[in-house]
Amino acid sequence: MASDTLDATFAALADPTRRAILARLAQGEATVMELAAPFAMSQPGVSKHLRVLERAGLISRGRDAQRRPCRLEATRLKTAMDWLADYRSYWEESYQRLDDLLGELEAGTSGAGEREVR
Amino acid sequence: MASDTLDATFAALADPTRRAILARLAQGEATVMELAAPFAMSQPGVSKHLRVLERAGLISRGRDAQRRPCRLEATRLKTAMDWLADYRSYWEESYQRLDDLLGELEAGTSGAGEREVR
DNA sequence: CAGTTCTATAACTAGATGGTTTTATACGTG
DNA sequence: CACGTATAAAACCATCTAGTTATAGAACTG
Repeated sequence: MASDTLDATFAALADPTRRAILARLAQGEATVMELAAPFAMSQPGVSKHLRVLERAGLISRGRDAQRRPCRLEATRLKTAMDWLADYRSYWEESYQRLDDLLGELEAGTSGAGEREVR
Repeated sequence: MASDTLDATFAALADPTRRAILARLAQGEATVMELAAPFAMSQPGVSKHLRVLERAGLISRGRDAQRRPCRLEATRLKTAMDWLADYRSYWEESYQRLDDLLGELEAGTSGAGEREVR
């Protein structure tokens, strides 16, 4: 609900590397090295992405000796999805709206000033 | 599905002004001036936000004399939601995982390695 | 045609972002 | 204790972002 939370969440999701990291974590915990492996990127580069994800609350980190295993935290994803869900009717209605429009055109109702489709 | 599409969509959503603009457009078409009114921001500032939204495919614009009415385009919102929906099980499972953890603690299974409570 | 309204463009600024390399820290192992 | 491994932090750089003001263009209005 907090605007800052949505800001940070959507911003974190707006990067393909970070989305790939989340996809990897969906399969289970992973260390920084494991997460970095698939990417042509330095380890500090990956660490910076992880910091972004952590500050957005999308991952959390444990401690296992020198390792800092990362784990997916899905509740912020739910928050983002809840925001998007408010718009669901707008894409679900699109077929209906198209039908309405086509109906009007056939009936010759078009041209009456400007007709808001939605 | 295209990574660039998700990049642009999530990046566009990562700003409270732009989310507010989308919320306003959910009530119907609006001109730039109408969209700018609620914000303590210059008109060019709002125009720049609209350009971001348009390039992300989240709005489209018509033409009505000098006005360029904006309209919500919801399909990219659906694309974003579809991406998030892949993670739905991870937040729906969280109660189950908590149950599992409490069960283990009761059974005295804690302390085997480290079980992160989070 | 002159003026007004609506919107976009240009040029600029401050700060954030995404990446790098280098260095430091923390922990386990010999 | 010395060394290797895993990660973070620092410093730096190029680019992007979000905002500004000032200006220009496009269309209506008188």
